[in-house]
Parts: sequence; C-alpha cells; structure tokens
Amino acid sequence: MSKDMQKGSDHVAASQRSSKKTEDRKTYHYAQLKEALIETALRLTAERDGPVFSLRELATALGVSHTAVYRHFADKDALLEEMTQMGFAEMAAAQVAAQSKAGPAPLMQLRALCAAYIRFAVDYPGYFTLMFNSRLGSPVASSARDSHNSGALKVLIDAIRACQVSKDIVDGDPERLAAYLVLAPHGMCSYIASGHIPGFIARQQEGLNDAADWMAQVGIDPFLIQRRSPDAFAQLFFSND
Amino acid sequence: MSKDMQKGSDHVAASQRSSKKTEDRKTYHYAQLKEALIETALRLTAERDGPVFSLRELATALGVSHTAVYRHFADKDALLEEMTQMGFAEMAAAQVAAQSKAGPAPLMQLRALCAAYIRFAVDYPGYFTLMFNSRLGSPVASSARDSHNSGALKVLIDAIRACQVSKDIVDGDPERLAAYLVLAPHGMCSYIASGHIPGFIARQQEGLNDAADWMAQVGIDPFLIQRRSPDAFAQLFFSND
DNA sequence: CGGCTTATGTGACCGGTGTAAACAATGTGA
DNA sequence: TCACATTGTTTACACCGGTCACATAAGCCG
Repeated sequence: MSKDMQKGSDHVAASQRSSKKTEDRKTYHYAQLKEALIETALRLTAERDGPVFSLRELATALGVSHTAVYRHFADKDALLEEMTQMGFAEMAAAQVAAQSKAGPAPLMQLRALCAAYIRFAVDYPGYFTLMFNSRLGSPVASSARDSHNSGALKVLIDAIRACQVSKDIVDGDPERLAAYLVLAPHGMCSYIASGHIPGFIARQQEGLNDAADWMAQVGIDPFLIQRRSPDAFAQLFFSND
Repeated sequence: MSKDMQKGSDHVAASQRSSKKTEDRKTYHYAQLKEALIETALRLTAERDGPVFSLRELATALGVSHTAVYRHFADKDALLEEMTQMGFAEMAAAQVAAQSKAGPAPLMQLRALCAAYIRFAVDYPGYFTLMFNSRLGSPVASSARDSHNSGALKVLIDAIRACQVSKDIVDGDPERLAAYLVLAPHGMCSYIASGHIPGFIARQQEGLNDAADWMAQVGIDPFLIQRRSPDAFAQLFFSND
C-alpha cells in the first residue's frame, strides 16, 4: 500500500519524449504516472476554480486508459485527498513566505499572515474550494484535513505568541486567538470561492489585494494592547470610501 | 460497443402505486408533483448536509419516473436554484424571528441577528451548504443568489442603522459594516458546514449555541461607541476558558 | 356529450462517469 | 533466465443527467 516515494527528480519529460518516437507504438508511458496525474489534476482544478474533472478526462489528457488511475489511487477521493494535502502544504508555504517578507516586527508578521490567508484564496481559488468547499466523503480525509489545517495554523499561532511576547497584542490562549482571527478572512475567502465577492469589497476597495491588507489591520486591531481609539478605528475601517 | 444488451431489471416503480391502490387513485399521483419534489429534495438535503441526491433517487422516492421531474424543472440546477431561494427565505425568516425575540434594544437586536446567522448554519447545514458551498453553474442562479443574499442582509443593515441612531455603534456606511460583521460568522459557518468545527469552539465553549452568542458579542464590540477597555475585551474573549 | 388542446407522466435511449475484474506487457530480483 | 510484482488495457456494469417520442389525464369549447 505505502509506496516508497522515490525521488526520480524528473524522468517524466524523458518518458514523454519516448512517445514522440515515430507513431508512439504500444510503448508504455510513464514510470511515474502518479505524479503526472496529480500535476494535471491540480492544473485542471486551478483552471476551473475547483476539482471539476472526471477521471476519464484526466486519464485521456495524459494519453492513458482511464482505469490506469486505479493503479495509483484507490478511488477518486484518494486522488482528491492527496491534492488537498498538497493544497495545505502550499498554503503553509505561502504563509511562511509572506511572514519572512514582512520584516522582523511581530505585529507586521501577524498582519502579513492574515493577509496571506486571503491572498491564497484569491490566487488559488481552485485549491481553496478543494480544501474547504468540497465534500470529501471519508472521515479519514476529514481528519487528515484537520491535522493539515492545524499545521497551517501553527505558523499563525507562533506569530501570535511572538506578538504577545513583544506586548503588541493581549495575552491569552494563542490557539483561540488564531482560530478567531482566521474566521473573518476565511469567511471572505468562502464568499470569494463561491463566486460571491462582498459588494463593499468589490466596489469600495481598489482590489482584493488591498482588501487583504485592510482586513488584516481591521481584524487584528481589537486585540492590540495599544488599540486605536474608537474614532481612529472607525476611520481605518471606513478608509477610502 | 455494447449499446443495449439487457436493460430491464428495474421495475420497482410500480410497488408504491400498488401499495396505495386501496385508498388512493391507482393511476395518477400528484397534481402537485412539484411541491412534493421540492419537499423531498429539501428533506434529503437536510439529512445529508448538502444537496447530495440524484434526480432518479428523488423521483423513485415519490414513485414516479425520473423524467417526470423535467415537467416541473428545466434541469437539476433549476430545482437546486428554487431550493436555494427557499433557503434564503428561511434564513431571512430566522433572522426576523431572532430579532423580534431580542427585545427593543437595538444593540441586543443586532447581536441576536449575528448569532442567528450562525445558528442557522448549525441548524440547517444542508441549507447552508446548498446556499453557499455548492457550485451552481448558471450565472443567473448566482445573481439570484446574490440578490436574495442581500435581501437577507437587509435586515442586518437596518439593525445596524438603528444602532447608529441609538448611538450604540459608530457611524459609517451600514452596508459595509454589515458585510464585515457577517464575515466572521460566515467563516465559522463555512467551517461548520464543511465538517470542520474550529477546535477552540468545540472544546472551550459549551456548545455552538453559546458560541453564537459569544461571537456576536466579540464581533460587534470593536464597533461600539462605548467600547470595552482592552482588558475587559480580552476578558470577554477568553471567557470560560 | 365528443373532440380538441394542454399539462403531465412513461419508457427507451444517449453520452458520460466511477469502479471492478480479467488480462497483458513491463521491469526487477532471485 | 525466469517467476513475480508493477502497471497499463480492455471490457463490463450500474448509475447519472438529459432528450425524445409516446401515452394519458384534465380542462375547455362547440
């Protein structure tokens, strides 16, 4: 069942070339069909803003019989599940990247993380839909998704801890803070992924990019030790009307 | 090339008819099949936490041929679309009910509305998934959904206006406030509907019912004119740890 | 009443989809 | 070299959404 994940760095291209040899007789295709399947499935998911493809389409796109998929995945859900895990990994990577670009200030890092959450859903709506808005049947998948999700949350939790150490935001269970801070961005992402961008974002902000930064500021402010005054907060909230 | 070798082996359709033969008309069923279809479809959706049924299953559950559905709906999306609209109507009704139960104070009403948003997703996850987490193809459906959604938002916007008049919360575009206030509850609902209840809610709160009230308080507080102090806010946020 | 139109349900069928089973070609280790 | 596990193919099945020709009930009009 568990296959050794040998790292044949890229023989895919080579084996694909083999088919170029004359009329690609019955010679076989991939040594690593699995990688190619995932890759293509991810591409289709990205193109269509969601895991909207059939196994047959996927297989024929790679010039392979549709049942070949079952040599590498138990069923379609297993494929989707692996893709989902890669989505969480991608998301975590995006978070880390955003954090490291934000400079040394813990509060700036925290804001960058919140903004990156939104940006991820904007940049990869297919991933987001796959990860959160689609229904994987098996409870196994669900638990795996949960663990990966908390893995992605880990970065956020650490950032919150740093902000507490630097006395930027209030003390208290960082996990709880992280879960709450993520709700509003997640809600917005859910709207976006389902094709419904809240009107005030679409109209009154210049774009989703700005909106991400704006939301990060607004969302975190209530937890700052040195909060804005009510007036200043309102001014921030209603900026660029 | 096997187009049609044997096709039979499904004659369950007559069973229900013969069973009701004694008291009901033998041949015909419903003058209003449409209502029965929607009703059953909603029941299945509620039972399965999402619109997970086939037209054939739906039809046979009512003892009719699956093509009968097409006498009342153009296609499956049309059925789902009508169900979606009923979902928004149900949600708006729940909002109004919650508001009227909250007493006369505008701020209490606003809190009740925010809590009711979450409670709706908890009570009717099938509806919620249908309304927000499923992908209706047609842009028509999407626009109808938007308008109905803003219809549901209308109640919230009015409540916000009332709170501004009563000097409970800050001035500013009520629509924008409404859209933002709804994000965190919606994010939580999206988590819930996708089977992922944030850990801190499941563990540290007594239940989702309490969590709804808690979230309404926490979410609105930043916009109060008489905000809590940072300490008091933190105390509220980390209540019942 | 009889005949017409219209609304509604039926069955046969099409292309497509996920999945299982038997089979065949490949590569690898003994 | 040869058995054998790996991997892709062929065939087949049950199910799905959707179309079409057809049957039949309901209503309407003379």
